This record gives sequence, structure tokens and C-alpha cells, in this order.
Amino acid sequence: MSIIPRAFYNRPTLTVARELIGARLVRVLNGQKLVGLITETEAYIGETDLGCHAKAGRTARTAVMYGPPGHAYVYFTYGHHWMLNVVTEREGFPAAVLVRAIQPIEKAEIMSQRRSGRDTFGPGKLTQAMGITKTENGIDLTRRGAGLWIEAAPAVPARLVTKGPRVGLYTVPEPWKSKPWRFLVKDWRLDTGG
DNA sequence: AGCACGATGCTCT
DNA sequence: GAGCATCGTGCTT
Repeated sequence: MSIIPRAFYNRPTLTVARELIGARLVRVLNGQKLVGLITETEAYIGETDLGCHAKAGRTARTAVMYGPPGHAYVYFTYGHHWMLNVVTEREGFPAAVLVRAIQPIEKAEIMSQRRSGRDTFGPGKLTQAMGITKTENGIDLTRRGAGLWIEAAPAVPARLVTKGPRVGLYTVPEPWKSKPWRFLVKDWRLDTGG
């Protein structure tokens, strides 16, 4: 399988968010190669997007979003959960795609164990299933070196993809709160042919 | 099956 | 010191 190159991420964030649906998220953990298909994403686009962390400008936390595309932006929230994002657009423009759900397809049993048998559907759940924490913040997802990368996969046809408002932006003002910048697979599941 | 709420700690004001 | 791109439990229907 081929790693998705940096040029893929150096494009409009909405395009990247849509095209990451179906891609293979790969994580090497304790010598095991865990793989999940990305089934849900959200776009966060620049300082003018009041749902995006970069709305407050460049800070220690958001610095990664201002860096080159194709890197991981991992942050901690609600006192419990790690969120995995992929930095998009040109260096200097803060934007990223939040990976909200995966469908485990290789070593699914390991990921299930790490979740005590519960599902991996949710942004904080997939990072727990794949062992992604602040250690992975800032790593280059276009190389295998750090044990976390994204591989290309067959395109998911438009009829299988839905979009809607982003989740959890309770206090974000309109129009940002309702922008249809969330992409997800219908029925939460891709046909893996077996 | 759905909703309400508490957990829990980091980041920014 | 408040708020937060969430999750799991427990209670209600």
C-alpha cells in the first residue's frame, strides 16, 4: 500500500476531509500493525473559523497547525481524551482535519482489547484503540518512522458519503456552528469485500 | 433506546 | 479560574 504524499494534504481542507474517507490509518504498536479505514472526518479551517482552535491565533498548542501539511495535530480535551487531526493547506495557514472514527480492518481484536471490548467509533475512542497520545503530536504522517501514517485506498463513491454540521461545537456562534464540514460513511461501515 | 451528567486535566484568559 | 472538536454510566421511557 502506498503512503499518501504531502501534496495530498496541501490542498483545501474540505477536499482533504472528503478524500480521507476510506483511507487506511496505520499504527504500529508493540510490533503489531493496526489498521483502520477512516469513516468520519471534520474540517477546521483557519483563524476565521470560530470552531477551530486557531481562532485564538498561534499558541503553544496550535503551533503544529501552522506548520507544514501532512503532520499530526494531537491534543487533549475534557480531561480524558486525545484527538487526532491531520494538518492541511500551505505552511503558515492553520487548518486540520479531525479523524472522528475508524473501522478496524487489521488486528481489530487488539484494538477491541485496548477498548475493553467496546467500539472504536468516536474521536477519543480511536486514539485509545491505537495508542495515540501527545507523543504523536507533530509527527510526519507521510513517513513510517514514527509508527503512524496514512495509506491510500480505493475511493469511496459519493453515494456512500454524507455530510453535515460538525459535532460538539455547543458554544460556537453561527454560521460556524452549522457549517456542513463533517463527512461520514453512511451506515458507519464500508464494504471491505469480505 | 435515549438522555443527562460527572469525570478530570490541560490550555488560555 | 473557566471552558473544552468526549466518553461511560446510570436512570428514565
